[in-house]
Parts: sequence; C-alpha cells; structure tokens
Amino acid sequence: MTTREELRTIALAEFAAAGYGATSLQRIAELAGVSKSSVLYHFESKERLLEAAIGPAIDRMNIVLAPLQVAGIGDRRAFLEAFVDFLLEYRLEVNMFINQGPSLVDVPVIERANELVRRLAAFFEVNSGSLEEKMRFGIALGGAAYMLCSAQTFDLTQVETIDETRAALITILTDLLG
Amino acid sequence: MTTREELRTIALAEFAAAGYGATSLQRIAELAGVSKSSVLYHFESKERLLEAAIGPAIDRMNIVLAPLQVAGIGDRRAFLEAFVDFLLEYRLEVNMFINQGPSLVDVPVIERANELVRRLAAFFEVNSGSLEEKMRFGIALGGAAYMLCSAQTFDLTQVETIDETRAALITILTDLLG
DNA sequence: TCAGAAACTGTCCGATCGGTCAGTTTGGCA
DNA sequence: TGCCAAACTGACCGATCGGACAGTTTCTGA
Repeated sequence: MTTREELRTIALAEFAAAGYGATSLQRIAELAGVSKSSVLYHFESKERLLEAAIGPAIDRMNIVLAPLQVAGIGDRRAFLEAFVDFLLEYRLEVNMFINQGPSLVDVPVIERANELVRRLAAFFEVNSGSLEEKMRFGIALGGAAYMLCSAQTFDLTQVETIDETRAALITILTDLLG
Repeated sequence: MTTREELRTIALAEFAAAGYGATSLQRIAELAGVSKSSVLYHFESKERLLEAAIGPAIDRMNIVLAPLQVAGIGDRRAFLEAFVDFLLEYRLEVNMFINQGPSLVDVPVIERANELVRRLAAFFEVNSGSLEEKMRFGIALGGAAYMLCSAQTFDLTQVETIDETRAALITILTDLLG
C-alpha cells in the first residue's frame, strides 16, 4: 500500500469516527507515522484529503444509479441488494457523510454527495409520496448508516459473517422501502 | 429568556449542526451577541456547556424509562408513543448524541447517554434476539434521529403538522420494533 | 442612595489549527 | 557512479483554539 493510500484510509476512519472539523492534519500524520508536511505533500489541503477519502464512494454510487437513469428503478428488490452491497463496502464513507455532511456546506465533494441523495430520493419517488413514505426513506438511509458504524454500542461486535448482516439489512430495508 | 438559557439553546443548535469539536466558544458568543468571556462566565468550560445542552434530554429519557425498570416494557406500542414524543421534543439533543457521541469518549454526560442507550436496548431485549432484531433496533434509533434533523435534505420542510409527523413515526417504529 | 452581588468585558496565555517553504533524504534509472 | 525526481522533514507563519483573570458595568434590595 502506498503512503498516499494509507493516509487516505487513516483519514477516512478518523473523519468518520471523530468528525472532519475535529480531526487535525497533525493527528492523521501521527497515526500514519509521518510528518504533517508529508500529509500535505500527498494532499495539497485538508479539503483535498476529504475529497480523496469519500470521492470513490460517490463515484461508485453513481455507477450503481446510472442504469436507473434510463430504465427507472424497476425491480426494487434487486436495487436494494445493490444498495446494501454499496453500504457494506463504503460504510465509513456513508457514515461520515450522514453525520458530517449537513455541517460541510460549500464543500464540493459534499455537494456532489448531496446531489446523489437527491437522485436516490427521486428514484424512490420520495417527493411524490406521502409524508410517511418520505420518512421511511430517511429512516432507512440514516438508520442503516448509523447501525453499520456503531456495532460496539449495540454489542454487535460478534457479528459472525458479512453475509448474515447483508441478508438482515436487505430484509429490513425491503420492509421499509420495498 | 435568561442569557444562560439563550446560550444553551444556541450552543445546542450549533453542536447539533456543526459538531462539538468544530464549534468554537467564540462562534457561540457571536451568535448570542456577547463576548466569549460571558459564555465562560455562565458555563465554566466548553464541556460544561455541552453538559447543560444535552443533560435535560438525558434526565427526561431516564424518567420515561424509570417505570419500565420495575414493570418491564409491557405494551410496546404505548412505550413507542412515549419514545416518539421524546424524540420530537429533544430532536436536536438526540441528533447530536447520535452524530457526535461516538467521538466524545470520556465525556461524562456522553457516557450517561451511552448508558441510557444500553438500558433502552435491554428493554427491547436486543442482545437476546437475533442479529436482525439487533439491527432493527439500531436502524430505528439512528434513522429516526437522522430523519428528524435533515428535513431540508428530503424536502420535508413543508411538514404540515407535528401530529402527522408523530403518527408516521409511530407507525414506522412499530413496524420495525413493535 | 449606596453597597454588594451578578453580569459582562478586554486582554492575555500557551497550545494548536491549516498551510508555506526551503532544504534533506531516498529510490530508480542511465 | 552520478543524477534527478519523488518523498519527506522541521521550522515557521498568522489565525484561532479553550481558558484565566482583573477590572468594569448593571442590577437589586436595604
């Protein structure tokens, strides 16, 4: 693993756990065992580091959404499975966005993610549905992100297999949105 | 409204919106139109301000939970209604705890809130249930908090009445946990 | 009216923030 | 071996952080 990729991984974990504003470049550097200058060599600013941290997740989600742009959401169950796979693979990024996003206005990469959520909401016809349907969408999105990143709070640390988690998540989200 | 209470309200809103670590005493002072020194006169430290901000919510939730300590959860529906009322009244506090709590280790008031969540999980027999039941609890808790505090993201700003929101929330949480 | 308490302020402190920059170390290739 | 670019560092910058403290204004009851 290159140092750059290592820094990206460490930064993402810290941003998700402690928050973007509360995480200093110095702390990231210490966790990586390099100097703060080295962090700023690989990423020219803290904001660029944030971009590198969650950008790939946005790109991936855009790919998941792309076919729906022309064909509509079609089979909800199939889409939810793809969505859950996305959540599991990018849980830290999603958690960070859910928790920190609202406070990071005018940050380009966060605006891109906000646009993504709006498109997602449109696919689920959130704004044409009832209030309850809107709320179901919000609860599913925020709740899945929260739950996936607070395993220890709920004594979920002994989660046996990723497959079981995936199946349970699909069942619950299908209940909420399917 | 006393200045102290005004400061508490402003601080809570900022902590919930921008995060505890990212909110400076100077900013709170500016929003309140007083000096930073004045903030530290009413609350001897930033941590005490955090305590004052979310402490009442914890006290209130403890009162909601108290009767269950002896009688068990009994009618889940009735408890969920009380819980939803709590969520609606203390949405900022809950949102702040959900988002910032994991990063605020060793802060006494946050530890108190964590203990509260553990007791809540115990009432719902989260740890004796299946993985899916645990996840339902986490999604319900985190999702409700997220949704209540991101109305504009989902174009929910035109929420007509609090009663409709309350009814929808009870329905959804009953689906998840009832 | 006036004294004491409460409320509030400006100034200062050491630490840390994100970021710049000149200089040093390191690794690969001719 | 010599060289150059990439990787990395420490020192430094102005700004801001949470907080201490002495002094000033404002309120209130005797």
